[in-house]
Amino acid sequence: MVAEFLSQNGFEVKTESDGAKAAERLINEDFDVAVLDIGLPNMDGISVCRAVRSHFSGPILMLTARGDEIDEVVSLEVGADDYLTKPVRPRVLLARLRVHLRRSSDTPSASQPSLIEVDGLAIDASSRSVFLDSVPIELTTAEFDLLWLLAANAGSVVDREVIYQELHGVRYDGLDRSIDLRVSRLRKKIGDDPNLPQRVKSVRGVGYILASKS
Amino acid sequence: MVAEFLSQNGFEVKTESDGAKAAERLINEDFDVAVLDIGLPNMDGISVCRAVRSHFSGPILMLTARGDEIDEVVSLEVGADDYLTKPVRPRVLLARLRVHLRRSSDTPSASQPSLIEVDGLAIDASSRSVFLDSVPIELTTAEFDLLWLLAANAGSVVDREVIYQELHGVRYDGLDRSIDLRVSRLRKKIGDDPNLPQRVKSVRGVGYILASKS
DNA sequence: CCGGTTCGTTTCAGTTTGTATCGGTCGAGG
DNA sequence: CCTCGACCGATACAAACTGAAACGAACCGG
Repeated sequence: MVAEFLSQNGFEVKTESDGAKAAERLINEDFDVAVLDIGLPNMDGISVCRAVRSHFSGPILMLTARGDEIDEVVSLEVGADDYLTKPVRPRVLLARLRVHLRRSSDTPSASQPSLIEVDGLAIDASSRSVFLDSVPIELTTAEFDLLWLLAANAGSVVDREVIYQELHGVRYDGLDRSIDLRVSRLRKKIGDDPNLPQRVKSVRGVGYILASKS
Repeated sequence: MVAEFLSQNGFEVKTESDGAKAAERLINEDFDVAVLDIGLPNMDGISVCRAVRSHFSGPILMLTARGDEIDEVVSLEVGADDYLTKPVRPRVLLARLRVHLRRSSDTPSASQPSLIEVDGLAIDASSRSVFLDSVPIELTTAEFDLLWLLAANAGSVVDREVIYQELHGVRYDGLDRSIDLRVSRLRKKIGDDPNLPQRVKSVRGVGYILASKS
């Protein structure tokens, strides 16, 4: 759940349920930040933290179900940078992650890029602007959000349920047509003929895909 | 009580019960770390934090009685480094202080800059002045505060609720229009066409974003 | 106190977005 | 090759949201 939320907010997330493996990957791969659950199997979060602290320079956040003061003090003493008790409130986690990333370096490099380019269609999240062959296209909020979602998954089909969940934040009830409508309006603005769409293609019974020639 | 405990643990502590005076002393005297209570008289902790953040580079910890999620998110967004809810457990406070002091001594540079530049728009917090392509722009207090908040989060959407909480100090009631009005006035002054805004863009149903090229 | 500036509230108009609905298209099974 | 039902596109309309003018309260320097 945490992973999914962070993904939706522009982080590139990798998960690992085994503590020892997590430690190994933290040391060998190149992460910007670590979020550790204290109650991991095989090797608990505190041990992982102690093991990697001298090899991993980014911020380490600890999560726990127990609101245990001892855990918190111990976590911080073995080198963690922050400590949150479950249930984790997503916005709080996000705010704290940003604080630590800002502090630890001014270049949060490896997160999701804010610019995606697909076959002459450039989409910039940080300015919420879109260019089609260098010509600016004015999209509304809803249209942009849809396009960004499709672009982030360009070349692979995005399930209708996923689109609905991402754009509305709730589960798809099975008979809503608002997605189709957004697609319709988006196509019109990016000059895609609905009868023979070259960019936003429908996949009958599944969802939509932003075509990328590759 | 907090002061006494920290004194016993090797810190040299100075206290101030008046918020405005605290801000003044933080800027003029030379502290290593600040612990702010959100419920201070005269000037609340969040205001103090915002006021001093560009002049004080050490860690800032916020304390509050209410376990309010909004307070926490806002605290972190105005530049605080940590947030603890009362009753404060002394050992936890101590552990967190040490973490932050260790971090801040590692990176003597890190802190929010007093000057933010976004695509030809330069905003200087210390003199509260704004330049658009080197041409000075006269903004009122309210307009400047809004712009600074957006600029500090340039490239990412700032939630309406966060803006309201930050600018008014109270929770958003859901139907206030003063934010829209400020945005409207700000746009006019920085020469942003409201029908086709290139800098301050609305994100319908969410809030506003200051576009940053990337 | 006075005039001017700033800022929030009210209000209305314009835009955006979802819902309802109708017509067209696709494709499996005969 | 035909039929039927499921699915998709798009128009029309209504609800929700935003922009900003008008007004007045609060503030500020003198």
